[in-house]
Amino acid sequence: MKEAPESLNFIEQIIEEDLANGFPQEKLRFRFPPEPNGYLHIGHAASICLNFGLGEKYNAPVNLRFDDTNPSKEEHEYVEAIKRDVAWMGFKWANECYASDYFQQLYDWAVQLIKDGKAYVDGQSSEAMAAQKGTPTTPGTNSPHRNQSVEENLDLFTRMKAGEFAPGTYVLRAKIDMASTNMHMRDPILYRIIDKAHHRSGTAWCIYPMYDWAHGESDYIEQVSHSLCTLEFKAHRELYDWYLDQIVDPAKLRPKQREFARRNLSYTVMSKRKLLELVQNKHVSGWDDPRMPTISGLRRRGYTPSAIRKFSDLAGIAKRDNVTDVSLLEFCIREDLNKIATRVMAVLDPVKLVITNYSEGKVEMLEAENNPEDPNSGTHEVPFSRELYIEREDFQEEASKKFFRLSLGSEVRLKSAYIIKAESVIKDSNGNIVEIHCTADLDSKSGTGTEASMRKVKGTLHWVSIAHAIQAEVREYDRLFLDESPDGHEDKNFLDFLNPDSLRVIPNAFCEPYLGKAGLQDKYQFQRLGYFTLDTDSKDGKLIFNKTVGLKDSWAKQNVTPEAKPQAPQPKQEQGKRSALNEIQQIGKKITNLSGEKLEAAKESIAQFAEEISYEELEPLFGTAAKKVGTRIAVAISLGVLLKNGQSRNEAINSFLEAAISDENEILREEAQKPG
RNA sequence: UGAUCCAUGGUGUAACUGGCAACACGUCUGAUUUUGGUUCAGAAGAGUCUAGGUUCGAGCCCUAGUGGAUCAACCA
Repeated sequence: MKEAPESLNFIEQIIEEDLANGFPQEKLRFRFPPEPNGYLHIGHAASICLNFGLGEKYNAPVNLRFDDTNPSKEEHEYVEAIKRDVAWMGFKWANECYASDYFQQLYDWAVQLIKDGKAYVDGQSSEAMAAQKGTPTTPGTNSPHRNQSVEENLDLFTRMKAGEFAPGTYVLRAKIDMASTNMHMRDPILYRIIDKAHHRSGTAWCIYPMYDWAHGESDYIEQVSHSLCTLEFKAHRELYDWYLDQIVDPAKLRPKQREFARRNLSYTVMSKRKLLELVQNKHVSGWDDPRMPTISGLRRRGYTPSAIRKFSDLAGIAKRDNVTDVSLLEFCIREDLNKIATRVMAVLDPVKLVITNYSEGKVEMLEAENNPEDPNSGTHEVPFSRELYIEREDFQEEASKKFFRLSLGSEVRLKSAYIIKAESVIKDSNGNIVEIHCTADLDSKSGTGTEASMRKVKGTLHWVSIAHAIQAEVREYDRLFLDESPDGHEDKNFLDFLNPDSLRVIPNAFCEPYLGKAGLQDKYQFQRLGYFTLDTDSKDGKLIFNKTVGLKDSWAKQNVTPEAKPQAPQPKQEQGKRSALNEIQQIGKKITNLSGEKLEAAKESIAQFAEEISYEELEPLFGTAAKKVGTRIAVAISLGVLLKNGQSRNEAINSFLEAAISDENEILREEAQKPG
């Protein structure tokens, strides 16, 4: 058996390498370090799955650490939301940690830095410091306070902590290198004064550590072995390491930071700042609006943890910029829901259907499969009667043979019920159909095993009995933005791309009565429509369903109007020609791998295809890179054919052949000499 | 104008120390189907950004370009 080693992402490769170099596996430790200033989104899911996935894979602890070093932006509400989301995704953290728990240790280390002459208090304005910082292309200049005495720095820093100074008046800076090409090394700030109560430490502190100072040291305190973050922190790594250098005990584990590319999803935005803007400006109903790419939004919409984990798994981890197509996410949720969702019937846009040969007042309870994918899922009852609703778009008075649904004179099956035939329609004064009259084949009842019940008909429709239907509100969602990459345009604001039709509310959908017992956790498939789940806005007596995702719909696809179709059909002749050239290139690709009869056969077929192409098509290929010998051979053969057929020599031809004749490839030389 | 990172089908990722570019989504056929879903069978689509070089052999190594991203918050 051929062993197919599962391929590792580059982070896993780094860990495997460390392990191979003697790093003890039991010391592996990871962390997921969100700042509690917003809700988690599908991009965070990548990081969560990476870190916790690594924890599961190597049986290593993973901490949930809140990077709460800035009380002016952080709130307890976010802490709770984040914990809920991570837990919902099915991960268990080893410890719940807070950077704020390390404030004293961080302060003590900072004092040590001052004593070591590695940090100083700067009392300049932020503008002055920014000016001294230089730019990425020009070095900065030293602060006038850079060489203050240790005593003075200590005194100032103590008084900063004591609350003697106003916010913005003093900062503690590391003394590194104002001329570094890395901006983060130009005497970065360790502490600033913030006059705000912290969600955990309250008013115990008025100086707060900056991210860089807190993060690496927190990793060190927790003995995190691999500190994984997104690529925008790459430039911070040098500082991360510098800070560690100042305080690390060689006997203890020294964390290392590695960076991966953040995951982007098409037709949405993935920055907390922008998501917050959507929430604050009421473009959505909140962080958990089902259109949001947040974990809580996806949950409310009906996504499952396993679908999100599958998505993270399929999307992978790498270092290049990416925009993953939402269709991958949709694939993941459909795949999961197909296995678990209970099949029911609901009509969103109803038209009345009367079965004229079915007794008035008669009601039958029919049996409907809960889930054909799961033989153990059982059945439930659906009431059937003379008057039903079907979907308006499932009926056309006259239809083409491609339309598998109901039309006058044609037969369809009503799912789990009878085969019916449309006989006539009743219209209102505007010509709108208000009723469809049909007859049922009363021997064709589903599941009876009669010959009539086994008949094959073109289509199957979903329906509900009018007398028994329960009403529900249904919310259908479309992409929040109309552009694939709404924040990818320098000249335009992402809000310009908001989709005005991202929410469609159907106030009165008709559902089969079974849905009356729906609970918030239940997943349903409204047959032929899509997957639905109860929204948290639902109350007793008021059902509200969210459409999680539609079923794949190949009918809708082939039904799009010709002008809406992406590619205009090419004229036939053109296509023929193009494919001839294409064939030549295809054969050429592999020609250097061939020999003997196969080689001769390949040359022959190139020559044949060459009969169909024009010189104008071929000429661009003269510029083919020298190393692509196969293509050049194919071009030489084709050119030979064209010349034989009367193409006259020109400079381009001559220089191409000249180069070919002096090439080191024998086949190419041979073919290039033939026309001569 | 500097530093750093990245570049493989439409999209996202693979290709272990160089050996005929793979997987998934998407797209398109066909079969099955009481969901135009699912399932099954199959197809198209990439010379791995460009040009050189090393090598018997390069997506992978080297050089030079090109393109994109990131970096100058008392944010993280």
